[in-house]
Amino acid sequence: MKNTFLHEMQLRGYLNQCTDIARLNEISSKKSISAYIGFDCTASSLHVGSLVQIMILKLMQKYGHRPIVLLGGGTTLIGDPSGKDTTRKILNSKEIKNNIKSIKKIFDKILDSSNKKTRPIFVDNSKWLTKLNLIDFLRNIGRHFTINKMLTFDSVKLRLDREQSLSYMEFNYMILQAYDFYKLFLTQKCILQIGGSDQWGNIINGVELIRRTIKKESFGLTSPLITLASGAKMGKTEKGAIWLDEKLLSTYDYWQFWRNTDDRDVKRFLNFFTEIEHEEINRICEKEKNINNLKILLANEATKVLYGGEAAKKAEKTARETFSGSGIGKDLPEIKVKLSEINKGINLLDLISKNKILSSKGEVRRAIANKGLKLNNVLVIDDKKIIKNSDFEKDILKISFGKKKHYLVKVI
RNA sequence: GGAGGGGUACCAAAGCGGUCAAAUGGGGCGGGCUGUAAACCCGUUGACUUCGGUCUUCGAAAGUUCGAAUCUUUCCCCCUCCA
Repeated sequence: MKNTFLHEMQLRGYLNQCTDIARLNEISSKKSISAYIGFDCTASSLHVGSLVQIMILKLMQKYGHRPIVLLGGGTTLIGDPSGKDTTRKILNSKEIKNNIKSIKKIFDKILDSSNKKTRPIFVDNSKWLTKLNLIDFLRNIGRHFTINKMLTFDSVKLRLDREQSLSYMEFNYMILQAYDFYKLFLTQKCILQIGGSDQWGNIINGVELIRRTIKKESFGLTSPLITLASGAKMGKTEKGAIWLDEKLLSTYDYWQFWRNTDDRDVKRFLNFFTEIEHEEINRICEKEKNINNLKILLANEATKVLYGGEAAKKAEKTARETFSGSGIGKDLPEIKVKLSEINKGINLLDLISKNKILSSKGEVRRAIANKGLKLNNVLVIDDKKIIKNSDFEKDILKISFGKKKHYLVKVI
């Protein structure tokens, strides 16, 4: 297996399980294939937890294959029980529609749309799922699923074992996902479904459905669950998700997230989240003894994938200015204040809590008591501090919380 | 259907009439050390505050009491055992 899509998947550590890797490799090395990954639309953006999947789609493009992005407007109406202890909050279709719209932008940024052959196709399963006729569906599709088998799937079994309720609605999720694959197989010649390891059961169902209904061969493939060296799940830090949308997380903070990677994760993450060639990564890691330089490389390359090289450079520059020397990085997140408020003088407590740097005034007071708050690099001692024009140095006022979080006050 | 046990903050778990905004551990946040890492050490961890206090919180509601997380009643939910 040389120089193929699957080969690189393996090298980079994207490969967890596949229904028939040899056969899939044979087919995909001969011709261009289409593969799909479904994404949940429960939020207005995706976070780094989904990034591996997106990187896999990008990798497919590199080898001349076509990615299909399924933004599951239909299945999100139901809610995937996989890996969930309790029923998810159910969104209405308007919320979902908005979510799809903003999530699509992420793919537009990461995937390449310039090549006609590998340009991604976006599909929304609400298009077909909402039109299904129950009786027809049960007769044509439902007959191929046995309850006996369905009960053995982890997503179902875990819930039942723990005696947590699983609604009939959710129970059907796996059938709908199988049906999606079947539908895409028919309409888009999509022969492969990819997903996280928790999707294995759902994916297999689709492969089997296709085999049973139309006697055709299709494939399933999963990527491993990415965990941090600390054992935590990727993307779910306590401070909040690492969103792939600058409205929810600034490009600078995104860059910082990667810059702060655990030593033990750096090499893996270079493989997972950058486009640097695998051999090149080995070479660099061998040569570069200063792990911090590798982290900067990771931050730059990972940011580049999502926001482009310019944004990455800017973030790096800002980080340099902010962390080494007393300079003030210009690309730091901004908080906006009206000129009239500054002229009047605004309470620091209010300024910080209102802009959600910290969530309450009490927290700001605590931060001050703990020596964690600085204005233009000067420790704040007085928790009744009023911000006035005179606090700006050359029109600049930097608020720092801790060593890593910095904000610029922008007067409007 | 019968018998017991339980629901406490982000999570786990103590408290079982006042000294409880609630022990302890984990997590989070800040500080120290360092390398914007890990480990370790220290502090902090409901909201508001004129720093005197004030307000809201121990599954829900009602009650007893000067006073309730703690006692009573009803309701909801969970667990274990027996049918």
